Amino acid sequence: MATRWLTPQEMAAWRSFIETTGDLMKAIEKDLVPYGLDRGDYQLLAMLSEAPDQRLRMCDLADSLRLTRSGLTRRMEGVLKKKLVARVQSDDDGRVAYASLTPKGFNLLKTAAPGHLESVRRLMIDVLTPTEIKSIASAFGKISENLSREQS
Amino acid sequence: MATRWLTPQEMAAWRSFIETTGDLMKAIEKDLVPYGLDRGDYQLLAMLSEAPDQRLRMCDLADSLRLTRSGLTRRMEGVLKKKLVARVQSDDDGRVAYASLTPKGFNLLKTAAPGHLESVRRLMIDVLTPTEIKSIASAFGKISENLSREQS
DNA sequence: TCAATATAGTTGCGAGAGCAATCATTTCCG
DNA sequence: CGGAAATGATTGCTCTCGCAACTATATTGA
Repeated sequence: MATRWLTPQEMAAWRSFIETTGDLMKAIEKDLVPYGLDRGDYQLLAMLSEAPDQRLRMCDLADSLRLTRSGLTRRMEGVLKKKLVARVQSDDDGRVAYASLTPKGFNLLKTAAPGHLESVRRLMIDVLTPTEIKSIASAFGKISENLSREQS
Repeated sequence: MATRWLTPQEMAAWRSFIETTGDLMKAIEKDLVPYGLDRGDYQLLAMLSEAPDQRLRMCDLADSLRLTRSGLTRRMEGVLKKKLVARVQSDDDGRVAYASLTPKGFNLLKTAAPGHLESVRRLMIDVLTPTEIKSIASAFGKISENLSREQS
């Protein structure tokens, strides 16, 4: 099969995307340091805060954070020690443990969220035109859909 | 200062971007496994292949790969062992070591590149409209510029 | 000139996370 | 019912990479 090379425009999109994404993430993460959180912790707390009863089964939480179950077990150690999340054994199913957002965790998230969103604005949203913002939303939505189709 | 929350469109862009980027990278990386490379190795080889004389000083290579000097030292262990890259001491400056692409490394890169670009097409480029591609190029270009301005 | 500083690279250590193996529990079906 | 398979979570091991400390060389300026 002949290789279909990328056009200059396509290459420019790909390059600017991979070269920038890591830097952007690092910069956003740096702004979370004052709150004693890293991006993983923030996303974990955010995910729990949006869940019914602010808690999720470990394996569901792992899936939504794109972690393996073992990866989540390790990350939980940190937030458990900081008492931001509690571990609750299920009554119904002896295998299941819930990760449950504590009031302390919820408060910290509420404290950190404005600064975090401010970072997202400053470093990404505010430098883009509405068209670019719309395109990014639709583009990554399509990429994501396509990826799910691939896996299945 | 009042928090400037994100509009639904802005939030959609941000969310789809962070939720998808990791998955996309993992999928692209998976396609490199048959060649015995991971994304870090591939980018290292690609960077060297584009450099004058296909070699770079360690610290320049580290910068362009967004690694610390120590991180690069470690990553070099792998490609050195595989003889894809050679380590060359500088004559002019006793502190400097060059990472130099070997013929074997260059051949492997030439072998892997079509498949890699095919992945990029299949997983990203081909699912997007030309407008989206253009927007991504300009958007991440601006984000990158803005980041450089921040650091300085 | 030559001591202070800067630059290049490596090393010890620790954090984050994946894989494979393991254990406990639950579900499925013969 | 009861054994096999599936599911949920943890642990041991390993890999990658950053930080801080260190070594070696080069540059600078008093």
